[in-house]
Amino acid sequence: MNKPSAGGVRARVRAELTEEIKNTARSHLASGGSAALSLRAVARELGMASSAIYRYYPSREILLTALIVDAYNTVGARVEEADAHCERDNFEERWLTIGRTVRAWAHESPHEYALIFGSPVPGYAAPDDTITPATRVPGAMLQLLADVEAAREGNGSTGHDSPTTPLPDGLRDELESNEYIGGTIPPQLLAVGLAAWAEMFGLISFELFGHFHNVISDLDEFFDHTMRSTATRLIL
Amino acid sequence: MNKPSAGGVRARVRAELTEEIKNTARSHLASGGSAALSLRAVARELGMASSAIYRYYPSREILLTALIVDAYNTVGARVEEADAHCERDNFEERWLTIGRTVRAWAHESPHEYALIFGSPVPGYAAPDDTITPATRVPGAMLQLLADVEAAREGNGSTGHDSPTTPLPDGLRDELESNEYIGGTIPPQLLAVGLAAWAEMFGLISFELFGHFHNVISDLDEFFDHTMRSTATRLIL
DNA sequence: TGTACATCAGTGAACGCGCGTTCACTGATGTAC
DNA sequence: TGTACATCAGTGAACGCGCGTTCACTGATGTAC
Repeated sequence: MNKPSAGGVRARVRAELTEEIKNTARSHLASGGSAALSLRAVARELGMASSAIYRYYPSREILLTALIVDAYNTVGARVEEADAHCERDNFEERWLTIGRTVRAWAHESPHEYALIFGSPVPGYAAPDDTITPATRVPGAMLQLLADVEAAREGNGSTGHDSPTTPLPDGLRDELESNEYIGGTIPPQLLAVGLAAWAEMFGLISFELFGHFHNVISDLDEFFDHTMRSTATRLIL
Repeated sequence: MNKPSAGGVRARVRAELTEEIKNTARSHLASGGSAALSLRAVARELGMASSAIYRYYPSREILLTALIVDAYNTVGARVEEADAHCERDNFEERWLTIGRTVRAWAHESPHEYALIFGSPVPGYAAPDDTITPATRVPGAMLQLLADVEAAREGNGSTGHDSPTTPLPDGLRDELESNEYIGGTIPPQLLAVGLAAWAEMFGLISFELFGHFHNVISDLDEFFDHTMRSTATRLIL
């Protein structure tokens, strides 16, 4: 009756199966981690010959890359969306929201989290396609810092008035001239922001990887509290 | 001539080969990570039958445990020793020394670092033997915090006089009553200390796992600077 | 000091398994005229 | 609208590989008397 939709029916079916393979592979990450992800096991679960997978992903490594890109995009999109629902100039709330969103995603998908924030996959060299997706979460943080700085300038504030450790010259120069992040954010603030970024992922990794066992049990509260403390250093 | 030394010559040879197997296994971590560590490959390199390994380590998992315990002990011993060389009441130096020591070890032995601080080994449940060794680095940090607190009390200082985010009651109670770390360190300080602990490993992991690529190049300076800033929050 | 026996280290073959990837092939779906 | 050809999806066998672990066995090292 209808003409095949744009791209043809075959293309649509193909896209669906491509997705289905990826989803099955993702669910297989849970048992054994990235090193144990097996094309044959995925094919088995989908009831197809293992060789058929190669029509969709020409190698195991390429399937892995798709999973990595997906993971970055999922958490990135969630963070962007959550941030967009915050009042623009409620900086503390925005910071806390970013942190909570990443953490909630990490709890839901611990194996995907480990895939991108845990030990690097042995023998795997991330291709360039992963760079842009990996940029989304830190991008949201940088935007927040830029907004903080803009508000400060509107205030006529000179920046920190509490005692901060002075930046070594080399570090200041580097942060000022960085092509990715330079520009609107003053180096002092950028240095604090980068540390906060690593701190946030340090907290989540410690929690997920078991280093807080027998140390703290109410990790929700601890995470929130720590993020709030950090916010005072970012925003002031 | 001599009587066999205590334990007998056989026991000594056995201990040596046990060590040699472990060392070879450790060097194999570098290619492929923990998931790829293979008893057969280790045996091959040592020129022995793969079944012979079983006289020394009854399973792959037990060999892995030995490597994990070793890694914790190595970094723990280094930190303790480095700290012991610092002036007791130069708190900033001690904090910085602990951080630098962990980081230097991580750079020397990135695969051992990943083994204990990266994604958990799939299917591996850490036995109790790993707990005590895992305690040494955080133990050194806690001792530092206890010393800081003792100095404060000698001073008649009430603690922080800069604005700090107030601790939620639940968190305060938990930190006060913790059996491992409670006691001498006030909860406010403990909360900052735990965050600092996670931050430090967050920084090192980000660096080692590639998340600072294209972001900062002089990581020595950035790490030192961040540790110094953190010190001001711990020590005050 | 010498002999008899027990312990232990190391071997090599085998079991049963899984993997990534290639290749020649069949049959179905699309395309051009 | 129908036919001829090209494209594509999926199959199943095969290549060549590696793995952890067990087991019966040999030969050397230790121990007790």
